[in-house]
Amino acid sequence: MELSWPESVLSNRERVMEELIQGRELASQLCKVLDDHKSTLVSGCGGGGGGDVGSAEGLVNKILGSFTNTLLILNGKEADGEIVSGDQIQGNSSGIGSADSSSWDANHAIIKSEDFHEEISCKSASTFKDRRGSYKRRKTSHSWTRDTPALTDDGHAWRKYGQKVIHNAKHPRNYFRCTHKFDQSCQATKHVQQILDDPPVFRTTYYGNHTCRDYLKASELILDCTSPRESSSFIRFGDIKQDHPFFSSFTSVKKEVVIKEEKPQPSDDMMASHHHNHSSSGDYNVSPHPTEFKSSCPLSGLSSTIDPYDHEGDVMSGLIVGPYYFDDEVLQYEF
DNA sequence: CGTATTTGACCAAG
DNA sequence: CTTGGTCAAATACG
Repeated sequence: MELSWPESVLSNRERVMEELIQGRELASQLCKVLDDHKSTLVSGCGGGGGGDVGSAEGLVNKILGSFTNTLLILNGKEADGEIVSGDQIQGNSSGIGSADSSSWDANHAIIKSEDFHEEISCKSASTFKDRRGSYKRRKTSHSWTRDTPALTDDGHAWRKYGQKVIHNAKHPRNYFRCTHKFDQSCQATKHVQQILDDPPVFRTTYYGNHTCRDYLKASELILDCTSPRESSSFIRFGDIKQDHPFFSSFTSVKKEVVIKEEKPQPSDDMMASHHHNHSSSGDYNVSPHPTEFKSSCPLSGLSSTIDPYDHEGDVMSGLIVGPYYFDDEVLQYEF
């Protein structure tokens, strides 16, 4: 039984990362504990010794930051291509080196649909009906990943379109595309895969920017991300308690949070989520010009931005670039 | 009944 | 050949 990752795949670096992630997780929990203590003290004693706890909390926060930073540095190094073997984002190994190929998926999509039509007219004659997968494999387009200890909602409506068992990976990778792909020609996609089990870590890799306008005004979120961590009313996962000061704002949005509670299926696939998205009753109609979409969407809190090369001068570029860390997650971009 | 998910097939890249 | 990414028929869900 594979209790942990196959050693063959685990380099020292990866082990270090595992440790760091765990350390960070523990620190996070400690922070929680402190928080609880603090509140009980305050409510119980009234005005006892809050200062001590406060500094302890600060310490924990620093520790947390340290872990996160180290993780980031590790990732950064890899991303810089120092150790990465020019591979793309192959699930397991935290290697995330991607050489930018300044042609992004929009082209891809166009070509694809053209091919599609052509093939349909050409091949359908020879083949019957089952002709799937006519497109090119995604190269290394602009992408960024985010590691979270649990599945979180990013405020977008995603539709799962595939699931694959990845070689040397313990958990399958799930493929999502924006619900409004046809609706609004939104090309955003993401892959989600659990990369660690012990301290659960889910790696979400985002591709493309959302051009749809479904989620609420996320721009507000960005400006609002300075909000204190008070609003810890996010989702509680069995063991991992977390509060996302950032995402908590999303909670109000009724964006069906897709949470993987305990996968109902015997097989170990994560997020055998139950569907419940009643997207905006829009039906799919391939827009005539999937090419030209005016980026009217101000961009979400996390997606878009960082795309210096992006053909469609993206909206609000330069708002936030670079790695971001929240309490429990690591955010990293790749080009 | 319309929607989203599941799942095997298909296809391209390595 | 292997492997990852996508499609789409079948299925599940509300």
